[in-house]
Amino acid sequence: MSTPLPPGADVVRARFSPSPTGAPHIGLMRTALFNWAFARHNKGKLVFRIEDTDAARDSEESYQQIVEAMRWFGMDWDEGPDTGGPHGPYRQSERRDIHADVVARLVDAGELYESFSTNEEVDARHRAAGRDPKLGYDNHDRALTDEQRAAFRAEGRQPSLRLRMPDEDITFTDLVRGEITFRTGTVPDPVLVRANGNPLYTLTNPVDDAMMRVTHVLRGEDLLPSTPRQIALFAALRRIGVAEFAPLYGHLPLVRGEGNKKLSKRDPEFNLFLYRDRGFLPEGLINYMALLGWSIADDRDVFGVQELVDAFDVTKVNPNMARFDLKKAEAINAAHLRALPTAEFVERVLPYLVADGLLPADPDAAALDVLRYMASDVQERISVLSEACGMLRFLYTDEETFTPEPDSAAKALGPDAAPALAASISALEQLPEWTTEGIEEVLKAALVDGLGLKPRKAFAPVRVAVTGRTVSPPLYQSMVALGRERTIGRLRRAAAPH
RNA sequence: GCUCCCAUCGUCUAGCGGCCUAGGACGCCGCCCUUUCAAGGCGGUAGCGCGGGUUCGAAUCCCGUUGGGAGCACCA
Repeated sequence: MSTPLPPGADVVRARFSPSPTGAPHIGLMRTALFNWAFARHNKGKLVFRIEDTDAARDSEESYQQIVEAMRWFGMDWDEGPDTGGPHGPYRQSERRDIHADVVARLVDAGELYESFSTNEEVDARHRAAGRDPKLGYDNHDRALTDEQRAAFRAEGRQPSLRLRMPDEDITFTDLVRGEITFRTGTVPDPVLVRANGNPLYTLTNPVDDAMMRVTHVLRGEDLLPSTPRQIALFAALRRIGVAEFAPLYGHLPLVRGEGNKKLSKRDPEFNLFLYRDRGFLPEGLINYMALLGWSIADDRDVFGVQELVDAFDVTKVNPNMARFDLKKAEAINAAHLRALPTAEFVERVLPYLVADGLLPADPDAAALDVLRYMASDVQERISVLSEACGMLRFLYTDEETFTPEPDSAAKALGPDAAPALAASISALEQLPEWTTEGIEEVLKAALVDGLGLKPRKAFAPVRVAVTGRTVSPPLYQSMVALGRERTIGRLRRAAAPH
């Protein structure tokens, strides 16, 4: 209910600020989701800022994909690159002048100092002093005299600009982890501006958060170690009047793949669109992603997007790292699939049938009628929409090309299937009305009573002959949908496979 | 190596000192239902890493240890 705000802020402003490198993955979108849910729950704003200051790795394609992913999920934002807003521009690459101005003010105020040391020189100093060279920058240039600086410039060296870290512990209260303290002297003075004049993420990210009046920064735990220097920068920004307040931070647990595998933008296994293409519902995937570090109640884990927004509380996020479990993701998605009204299921599954080539982009009324007739039975048998293709293939395949799947045929269409197939054919041929009731009656009479077979044994060959698989929609409905001619034709061909 | 984070069933989690002989979900295994497969119903399997404290009492608090993770760039 009462989410704390930084002193001086009056409304929640969260942000999602990805850098457009590579394809969006589950971890990135989980971060987006928590920021979105947080903003919406608190009736605040979500700022979408794109951090595209690394020209070498950034791409417009990646940006478009992130936007596409957000839209697919239905996560909207209040301010952003295309949307605009009072604190724009929202593309970091268009904020060069703003950053340059802030840097100038920081320099004027003496918050930044010039640093000429090369990495090699820093290393050498550490070794000479018997320290571990991996300690990082040693703050050596803090004490440079004007003469020394002039001498470096005379050599043709250009300085980078570093922030002077305060000589005190830095403590802050993390929204998900509680109080965190970094000891004095453990965080080296960071470079904010390169020797060539380009500002770094270290500068731009906090500066933009300050100017966009971001109140809450929810991001991956990988950024936790960079928080102390950002807090130090915020202190400096407040002194020069650029920031009114520092945001509150919440570091979300990292998501890992199965087997503790690190999520990578390069690994296709974690590409968000893979899940969309396999037929995850956006609401199903949102539900599952929300479960990675958060829970809505102790006895429930299937919920809708609005329920998530109503209940979301970032301080209840579990700090443990979470692992992505495909089986559970599918189970959650299956629950959402089953909950869909059948008409909507039809609408949602149609594009997958088209993509698979089972149906033309513009299917005729007969094909749609068949789909509608089968929909609810298919709906409760699948976990992701693309599985509907396998379930319905037998209906949308013509008789010349139809063949039972080899595995299923091997299981159910052996030599001992012949009596059941033969009995089915003669029973069905004589059936006056082609209805599920009629089919059920004569098949049971012919196979179970007539041949004395166990239902399980009797129906398997019939099912595979007609639908091509051991797993299919209910048999009688499938036969009705297929029609008498095609059904009996398939049974005949299965009975005499030559 | 240094800094920081984390630690409950195989996995995701509930638990914030007594309601816990630890609850739910996925998975797995049985059974029921049943025309296959699902769905649904019922039942089962499996966990507080370890060692010290604090306390009448600890999964819950503290310390240590072990184990995982992240970060240590003039990338973001």
